[in-house]
Amino acid sequence: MAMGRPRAFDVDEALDKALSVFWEKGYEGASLSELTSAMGIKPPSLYAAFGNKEGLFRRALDRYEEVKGGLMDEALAAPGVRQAMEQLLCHAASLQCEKGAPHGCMLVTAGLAGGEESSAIRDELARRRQASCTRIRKRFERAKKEGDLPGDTNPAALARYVTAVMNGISVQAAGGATKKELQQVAEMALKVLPV
Amino acid sequence: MAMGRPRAFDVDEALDKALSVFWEKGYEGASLSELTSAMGIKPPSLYAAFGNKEGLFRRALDRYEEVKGGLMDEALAAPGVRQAMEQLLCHAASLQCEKGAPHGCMLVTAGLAGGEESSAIRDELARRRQASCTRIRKRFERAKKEGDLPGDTNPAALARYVTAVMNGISVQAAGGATKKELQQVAEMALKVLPV
DNA sequence: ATGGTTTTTTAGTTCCCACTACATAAACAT
DNA sequence: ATGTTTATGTAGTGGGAACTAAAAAACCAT
Repeated sequence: MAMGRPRAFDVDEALDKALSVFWEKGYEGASLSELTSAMGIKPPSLYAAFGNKEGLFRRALDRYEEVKGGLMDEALAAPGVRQAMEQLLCHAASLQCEKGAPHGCMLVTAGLAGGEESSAIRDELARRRQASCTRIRKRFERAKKEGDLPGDTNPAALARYVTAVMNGISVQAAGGATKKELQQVAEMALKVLPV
Repeated sequence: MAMGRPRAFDVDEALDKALSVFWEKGYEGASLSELTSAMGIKPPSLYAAFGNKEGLFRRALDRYEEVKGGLMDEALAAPGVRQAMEQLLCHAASLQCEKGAPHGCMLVTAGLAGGEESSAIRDELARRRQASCTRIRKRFERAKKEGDLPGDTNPAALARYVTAVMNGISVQAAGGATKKELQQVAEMALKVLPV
């Protein structure tokens, strides 16, 4: 059987370009012409490879979380829960207002409100934020079991609090806050930890 | 001189309807046909009264802040800074996931990322979030002066922290968090206060 | 080389967006 | 009543959105 014409672009490179656009403009704000021109391909190639705009976004999101999720695991892997949270929040604060990348976490900025037609995307973003919160909660549960946190600690509530601070840092980063300001926020937030 | 045909709709009522739509769908996600049909008027009436979509949004935003700003003043007016922050955060937590209104603060949800053509709106939203942060800072400065906070307190940093928590609460509310969960977040956040 | 398979290119499609020209209607001043 | 002014309803405008039909191109197997 014949193999057909080979793809002329690299899927992962194209996804990275798409990711940049979606990250900066959000799901609804990114137009197909911006996406295709950033990716260096024409619409039919995009549709053949990714289905539609929504499919492309989900793939770009996967790629985003591959990277960011790795950093999160790294932070959570710190030996003590205090250091883990320090890393988590401080890295978030500095990564989210770096030059060269859009400010704020994409899971927050890419779509909180929007038209009916993109509600599935908003749900997906909320689901992934929730998943990230769950990972933090698991880290707190482990710490509690290991005696790294007092027995009366509520891991779920503490995880939601840390998540809220990170989300808040994203909002402020998107609004133009400086790295120093966000690091102060992270520092204050850590005072809640009973460690 | 003649007075002309009187307006057949109430501007404030129309703004409230527009506000609902913008709050739920964001600036870009709200279409003119949704807006006009919610407001019960036809496009020419809208343009005559408010200029364009951007003008309408700004007026709706003014109305939003009239209400929410009042509640904020009320909270900040509490005698002690601790009570002030308790009210601020707890009210935010419960108001932001009420049935009958969109979840999350509109200043956060209506637009964090988007196309070039709506960048002025995003700047405006960021400016207003910043203004709200400044009011909190002023309250901390007063508390410091009154001896309600220790002398080594950094009012600006503390205000940004509280703002970040509120913004994070908005993100979680938009994502479907429950009132109880958000109130736990508020409660934990308050532990940072040295009072 | 030829046929089969898949991708790319070109050039559109339809639809909905924000916005408006124009004629009509409703008020007041004279 | 008539003219002036402003608001309204009808019916559109041009433009950009997401998406695609069809032909040409690039590969492999025989």
